Amino acid sequence: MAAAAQKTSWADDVDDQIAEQPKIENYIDENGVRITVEYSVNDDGKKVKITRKTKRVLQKAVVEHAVAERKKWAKFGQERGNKDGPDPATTTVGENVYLKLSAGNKSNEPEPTPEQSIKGQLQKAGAGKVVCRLCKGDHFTAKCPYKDSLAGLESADAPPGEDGAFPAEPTAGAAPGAGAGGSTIGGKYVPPSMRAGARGAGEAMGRPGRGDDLPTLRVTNISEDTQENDLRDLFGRFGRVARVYVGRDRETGAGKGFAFVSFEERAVAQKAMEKVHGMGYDNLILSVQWSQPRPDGR
DNA sequence: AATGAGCGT
Repeated sequence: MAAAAQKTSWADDVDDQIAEQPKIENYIDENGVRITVEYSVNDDGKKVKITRKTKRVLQKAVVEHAVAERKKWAKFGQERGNKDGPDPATTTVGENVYLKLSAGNKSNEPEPTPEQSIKGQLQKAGAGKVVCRLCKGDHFTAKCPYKDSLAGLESADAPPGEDGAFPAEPTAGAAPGAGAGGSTIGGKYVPPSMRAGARGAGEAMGRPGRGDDLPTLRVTNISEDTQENDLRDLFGRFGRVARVYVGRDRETGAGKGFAFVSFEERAVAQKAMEKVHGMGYDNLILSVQWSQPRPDGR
């Protein structure tokens, strides 16, 4: 109305813009509701977020109409003269893609409805119905044809009642041989280390330096530029060195004057300790002790 | 004098 007339100078407008600088987001959400979010600074100098929601039932139709109009535009540039609308040779018409997220590879199947769930419980608990704990077939667990390949998993990987349905009706005589079972069980991939016959539940090979407590020496008073390989050379004379760690400053990479050397055999470590302790090295005198195991590993 | 990293269960 008269607001514009009160401005005496174009500079007022500029000042206002600089002072306020409202930032406005404006979009239509999945329900067709227009959301207007305005961020601005009020008179007290506080930041304010104003969200307005406007139901626009016709919005969808309006947008589609606008799109329909655009499809009739005459083409220009390299496309000049071609017929209206998208040319499948050059244009991919997209559609909404709905991505269903879930944690891990389990529970990708829909959760059972409460009724189904209760029914399942009743089936398990009720009326002398026999349900194999391993494969959910209708036989006792002890009779399960998959007993050999699934038994180890029962506690580790299959909390009761949580895994999915087992593929229908195991064919008689088709039970996988122990250790040679398929790589999937109940539709889920089972890594070789977890299959029956794998040594030790969840025990992975090749994690030198911990868990299997390698005999480890702490070497102190090494010069700050001593490298892993230097110590490997030095200690390798006594036997096989499993691992060398040189303590370093995380930022600079400079050595902090100590290192850990792990051996395969305790006797070798013992011998090395006796020989190297007190040895002159890089104009310093090395000190070697048994290391204390780290408080917590993993 | 001095006791470790990161990945990921």
